[in-house]
Amino acid sequence: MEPKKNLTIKDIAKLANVSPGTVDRVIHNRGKVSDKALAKVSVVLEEIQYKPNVFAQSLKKQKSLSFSVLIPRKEDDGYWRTAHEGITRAIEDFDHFGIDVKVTSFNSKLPADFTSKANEILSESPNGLLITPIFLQESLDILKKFENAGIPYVTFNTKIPDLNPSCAIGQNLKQSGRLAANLIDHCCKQVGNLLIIHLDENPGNAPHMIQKEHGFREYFQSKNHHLEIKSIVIPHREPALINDILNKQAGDLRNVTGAFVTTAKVHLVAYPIKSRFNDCVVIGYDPTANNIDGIKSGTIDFLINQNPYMAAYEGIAKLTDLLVFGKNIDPEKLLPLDIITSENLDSYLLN
Amino acid sequence: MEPKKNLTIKDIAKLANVSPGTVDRVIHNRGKVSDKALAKVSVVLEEIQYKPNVFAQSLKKQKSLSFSVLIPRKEDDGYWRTAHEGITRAIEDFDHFGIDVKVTSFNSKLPADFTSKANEILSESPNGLLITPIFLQESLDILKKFENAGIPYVTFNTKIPDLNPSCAIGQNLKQSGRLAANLIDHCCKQVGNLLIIHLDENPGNAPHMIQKEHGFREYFQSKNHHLEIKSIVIPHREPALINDILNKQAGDLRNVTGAFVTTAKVHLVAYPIKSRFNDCVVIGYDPTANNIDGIKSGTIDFLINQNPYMAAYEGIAKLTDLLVFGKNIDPEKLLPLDIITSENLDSYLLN
DNA sequence: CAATCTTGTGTGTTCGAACACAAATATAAT
DNA sequence: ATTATATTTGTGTTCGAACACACAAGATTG
Repeated sequence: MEPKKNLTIKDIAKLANVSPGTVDRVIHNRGKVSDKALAKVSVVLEEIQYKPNVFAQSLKKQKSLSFSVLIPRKEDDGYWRTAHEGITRAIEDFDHFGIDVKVTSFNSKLPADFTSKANEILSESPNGLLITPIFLQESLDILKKFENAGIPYVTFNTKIPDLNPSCAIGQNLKQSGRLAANLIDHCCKQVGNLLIIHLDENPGNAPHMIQKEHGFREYFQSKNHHLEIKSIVIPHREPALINDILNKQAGDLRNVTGAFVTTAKVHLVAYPIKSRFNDCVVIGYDPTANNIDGIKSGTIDFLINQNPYMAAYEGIAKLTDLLVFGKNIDPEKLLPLDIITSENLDSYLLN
Repeated sequence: MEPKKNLTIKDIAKLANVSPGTVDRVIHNRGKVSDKALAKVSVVLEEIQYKPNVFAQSLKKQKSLSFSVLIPRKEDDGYWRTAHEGITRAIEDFDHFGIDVKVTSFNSKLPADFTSKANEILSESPNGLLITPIFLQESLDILKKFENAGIPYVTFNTKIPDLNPSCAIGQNLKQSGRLAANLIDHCCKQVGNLLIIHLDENPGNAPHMIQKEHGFREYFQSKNHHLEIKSIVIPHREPALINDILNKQAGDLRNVTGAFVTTAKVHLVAYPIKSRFNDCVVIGYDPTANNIDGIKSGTIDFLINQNPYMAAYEGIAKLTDLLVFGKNIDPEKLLPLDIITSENLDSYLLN
């Protein structure tokens, strides 16, 4: 009932009239305990709420726990750069819990790289894994292996069905799309035609974009908005090509009052959009260096923060909770959907 | 340079050719050490970066640290209720670090209550204090006493000049006002007249309201907005009176496109405002139960989250870092300025 | 030159949990 | 009954830091 003051194994032993060793065996069900002794100890354990002293535990076990992190290279994107920063900070913060974190980066364009690096980590059999499973099939394959090896893992950024991570860290992506729609709705008295822009990836292979688009469209359906919502896919980066594609795919569109870019690469299209469609609200993702410029100069109106920093940090924190402190952790951790404008940008940057 | 693996006191003793006891005396400068020994040990200590094993340390010291929390009663406001929840959660999370937290509540309308409760806490001389210093002069007086008693304290919600808390947790209030202005600016193509509404307190004694108003006005000044920005003070709660006051103070105002309410009590005026001024954007603070209803029903457009939950939680976390782990903590922790709409509300609620 | 005091130094115990190993008891086989 | 074997239970050591205490060497006194 009440927390009780800190009873130790010795106390329990006394209460149950057995030796500390027996209590220890019961607690860890190491067997070699008679039914009678087991019963006695169990009763006492039930009675008081025994909570082992984490300090003594960790001291003895000298868990020099090894965590592995598998994450795209920081050069691949401002998004991943920020995630790396979160990892770095977490390592600093949790250092003295005796954890040993090894970070491995892979090329976010090469599934094969992902797989080979993951296999390498598997062969080192760390005590825990934090991973960004951005490739669906590859992730499924490799993480099943980790499950079989009994290595707990935490995922972030992407959620893969049919897997059982100790914790999946991420956001509600459909809701994220709805939020973008909501902001556009707020900002335009008269909502006109709308653009959804998928940048740089094949949306068919990127479930997160689909889910965001879905949420975005759903929002306006319920509002009985009958103007056009056009999806555009721009796989290239060159500004010239971007304009070409806009001409080709949206050349005939007029009265565009909102553009929703489903990735952190929004800065690439923000200016072309703004100059083409006057007063169009531009929404994208994440305060990366380029996007911060966009927010400040006004080409981007809102950013939704996917918070790779916090996601990555939380990932290490969850592994620590699980493996160092033996806590139960929730299988899913949904991060908030932060809205960033020019005026609250700084409050998200300085930590 | 590098972190080095975990060297223990014994290792250091061996390296310096002295006994562990001497090393211990040097580390804690307990005196009784010859200059020669001191020099030898110091050299080694400098060399390797000795980091004591927190587990062994805590186990031995059996720090049953006592923290005191002084905070307004949860009945006083949804804001404080949420803060209490943050405290409760933090106590659960940090329980096994052997901290013993005592929460004391005071009536947020009675400075005398604040002072007497604070003195009571002082007489118990806890190891650390988390406090919401909402009364300027009283807080200054009492916290100076804590400083003299050598009891470290963390403040949240309000920042008091001339004090040196171990950490001040809060938000940039001026920026918070600017953000509100920014949102209104975004939502109205044609910004009309604007209202600033201070509810339920005497703004003269509530510096936070002043700072918010200041930021709000500053934003529009830089935009060369020449319409009227009118401040209204409504000290009462009764809906009837609210309408009276609105009639009296803003009866002649037309074309009001935005209302900024500087506290969590925004739900009290949201409906009167919305029905009086069509399409007026209403912005207030904090997702309290009543405000959540307002957001959902559409009488409130945006809430800025002051995040009492996280502020309170962080307060306990900071004290723990400081006193349990002996970490250095930043003297100021600015929380982000979250924008809440109907579509990201949930993501802030479930934790 | 002993007796006493000062300072410096080393040793030993403690915290609570984990686990190895020894001791005690129970069960089986001869 | 007696040795052999399995099962259960108890004891002791370890982790690293903190601190009490004992002992050593040097300084001071009568």
